[in-house]
Amino acid sequence: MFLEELKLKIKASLEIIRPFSGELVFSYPPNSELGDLSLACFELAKTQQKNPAELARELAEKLTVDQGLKKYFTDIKAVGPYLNFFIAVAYLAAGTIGDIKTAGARYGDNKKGGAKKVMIEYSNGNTHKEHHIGHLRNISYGDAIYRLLAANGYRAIPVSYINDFGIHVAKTIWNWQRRSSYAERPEPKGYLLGKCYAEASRELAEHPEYKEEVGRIMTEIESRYGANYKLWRQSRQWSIDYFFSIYQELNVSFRKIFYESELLDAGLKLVAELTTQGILRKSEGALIADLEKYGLGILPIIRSDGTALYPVADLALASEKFKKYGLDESIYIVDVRQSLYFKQLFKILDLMGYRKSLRHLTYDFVTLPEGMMASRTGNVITYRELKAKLLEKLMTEITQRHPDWSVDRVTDVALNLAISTMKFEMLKVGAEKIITFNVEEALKFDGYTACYLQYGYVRLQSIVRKAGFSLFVGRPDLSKLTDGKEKALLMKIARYPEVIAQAGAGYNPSELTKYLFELVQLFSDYYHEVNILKAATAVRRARLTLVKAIAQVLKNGFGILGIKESAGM
RNA sequence: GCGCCCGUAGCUCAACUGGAUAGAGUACUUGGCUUCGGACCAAGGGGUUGCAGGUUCAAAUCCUGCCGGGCGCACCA
Repeated sequence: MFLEELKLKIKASLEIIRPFSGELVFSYPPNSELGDLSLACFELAKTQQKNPAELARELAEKLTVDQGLKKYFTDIKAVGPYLNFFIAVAYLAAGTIGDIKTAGARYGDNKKGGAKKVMIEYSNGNTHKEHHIGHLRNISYGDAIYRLLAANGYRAIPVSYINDFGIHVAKTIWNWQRRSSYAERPEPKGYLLGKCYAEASRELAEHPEYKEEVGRIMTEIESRYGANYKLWRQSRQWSIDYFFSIYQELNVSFRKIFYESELLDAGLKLVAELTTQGILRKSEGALIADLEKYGLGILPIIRSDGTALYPVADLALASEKFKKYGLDESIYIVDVRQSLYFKQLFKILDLMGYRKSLRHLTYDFVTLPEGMMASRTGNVITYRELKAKLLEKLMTEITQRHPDWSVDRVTDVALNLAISTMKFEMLKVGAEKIITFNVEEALKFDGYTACYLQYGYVRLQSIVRKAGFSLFVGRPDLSKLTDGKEKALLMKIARYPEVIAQAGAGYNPSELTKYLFELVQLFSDYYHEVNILKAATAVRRARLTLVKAIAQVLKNGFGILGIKESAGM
């Protein structure tokens, strides 16, 4: 890509002037008056035993007269210990816009991943439970990581693991049968199961005397025979159908979905082997993995009553993943609160001989201003409720702006904006930050929001639409881009590939959301100051080319965040 | 008790992983529709980066010790 090549050219020239070893670390000056590209001379000065500022001055002098660099830079000067480069606008424009034109939707992609096969497991839901905004964070983050790794040249495989077989299932079925009202309500059954489960947990906490009944239901389901087993199969499917409707709405898809119920038998076999190998042992009636000597405490595997705990299926899942898919790496995207569990799980897998690369990517939870979400207290916001609130607000807003639009059109745009907003809110802060989700704030669409970005995109498109096709015939004269804001925009889109690489290396989509926001900010400023369509023909053509390039970068960035560009708003 | 995370403007967050004057959004004050879409733009005030030491040319960032908050540590997932 353009900037990469430019850096290589500087490096080549420097090597001739003053041979050095090691990497050159480039950065970008805090403001454009200092330069466009910068090389801090601290490291270089150390190896040469020189004063950094002095070295910078000396190098600036020599590089300025370097014939190889002359056409790329209008100026090279030392500012204190920094060696600053001013890139020639015409060259910057031709290089960057050329890159974007040839790469198109793939602009920004790189091959850093070396085609390594990485499986990314996320959205590990429980059937029969509510789908709340915590799950939304997991899905948004997982999907963005998947797309980010794919853009960085990994063969990324998104998968999900659904827990359809725990005690929560029995609780739900118990309550479903005693409250016939659930079966009669109009909402999706999968959604109602969640409500039914929440109610069941509350009630069982207050009335422990029902626990035996629930236990009986669990045993019956496990025996895979009888009315409760039948209801399990049926309700499990309701939940799964509901999950899929959410996945479809959020435009995420999985190559494979694993189910706990299908992994249990294989897991039990593995556990038996591990016990003979001495990796697991009995203690206080339960079967445990004693990991004290690794500083990882104890992980119970099988309850004293003989029933399986969570790790049983997880062990089977891990081994199946590696056996069937020949992975180079396996990534789990799960709430940070399970980090100890994953350390324990990975240690057992290590003892089993799976010396493959296992990685637990964490993110912190989503809470509410009123405090921690808990089904028990009813203090939760489900995905469905949040979506409804956003939709309602957006529908009134859009209808007001476009009284002439059909209801269908309004609904389409509103739904896409609602989904963009939900994802963007989940991705714009670092994964290690707790999100205190304020619904009122989320309903505002000003500032650092998905709507702001979408609005910028819509305006870009609007300009292109009004320009018509004729303006794009022939080669634009990019030397007409002389405005300082145009140069700033060109620099910004030139840096997009670096952002993708950096966000990918750090598993950090928020670097991308921030970048896209800044790009739209720059454009909005430019848009207000400079007229594009009314400019003289040659200038207009150059500016339109820039506009199209910006739109392409925005669209590519949206794609990685799992956001679909708005068709209007 | 042990381990992990967080603490930066009133609030929500950044700071390219040790570099230039710590930046955005929001809220507040003010200005801008004869303008390619005002969900917009411009300007202003707002900081002892929780506290105290240390490491070095350079610390919000690294080390040590405190303070405050959160989470996790045997039959939940």
